[in-house]
Amino acid sequence: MPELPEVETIRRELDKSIRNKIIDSVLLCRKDLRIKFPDRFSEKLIGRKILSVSRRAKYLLIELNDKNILVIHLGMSGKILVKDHAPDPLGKHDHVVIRFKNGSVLIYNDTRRFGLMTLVPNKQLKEHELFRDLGPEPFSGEFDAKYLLDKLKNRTAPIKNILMDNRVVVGVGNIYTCESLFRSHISPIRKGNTISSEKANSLVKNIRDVLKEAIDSGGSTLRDYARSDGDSGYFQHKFKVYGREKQSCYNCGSIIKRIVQQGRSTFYCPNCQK
DNA sequence: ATGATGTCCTGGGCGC
DNA sequence: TGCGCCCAGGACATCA
Repeated sequence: MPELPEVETIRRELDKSIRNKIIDSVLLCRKDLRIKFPDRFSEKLIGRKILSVSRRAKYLLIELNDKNILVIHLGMSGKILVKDHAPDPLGKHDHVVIRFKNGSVLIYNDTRRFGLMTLVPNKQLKEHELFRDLGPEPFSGEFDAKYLLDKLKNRTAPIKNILMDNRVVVGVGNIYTCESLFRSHISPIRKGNTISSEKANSLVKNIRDVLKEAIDSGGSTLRDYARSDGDSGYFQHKFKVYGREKQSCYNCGSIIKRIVQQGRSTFYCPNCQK
């Protein structure tokens, strides 16, 4: 999936392109994604106006003028495109087409269908099952070295797995966890409870820095991700370790290693990261 | 409770 | 050209 920078890039674009638009029709090409669409989903959207587009973790929150939020998660392969006209024919994995009064359309495309789209009343968002267990946003004041150390102190799991746990901090996926650990010179296999307060401090800074730099680059474009205007992000060119197995470390020249943790690839420099 | 593993799904790329 | 693997920006459920 898009990680936080990719979702944030899409959010910014959508906030410009669909804010104040009124939904004219909704086409659902199937009955579910990762979860079912709400009952009478189309009827609940038609006639509503988009007030804003915000973000929590990797969820896009599209605020409607009826005190409901259209929640969208892109999973691993979800894409949102906004166009002047609906394509004809639709793409194979175009699952939802939302048409606005001016004729423009928002197309939700998701090859693997790990994404979701649902409606949640504004006031119930925090307690909703998708949101209630989420940890702090990485850019929030709550996410600091003291907080992180507290979360790590009794944990023997590898630091990489802990950072990818949304209950600890949200939005930091496979790529940016690897990149942050490299910047902080921390081995991804280090146990959480062995991280010093200096290292925790460094991690918080580097997680924020790498996410911010990626947002400034319009995210990273790999296989599936595309921006809502169809352009690519370009942060992928700035990866220091992700996807660089068997290549040499930009710091020390050692060979970048790929290992598997929780079924996900981890890339790191065994010499720089201890 | 924590940590490790398996699952949802489709498609691209590789070796044979 | 085809087959069988392995791989993929996530999030859960389930097991010991």
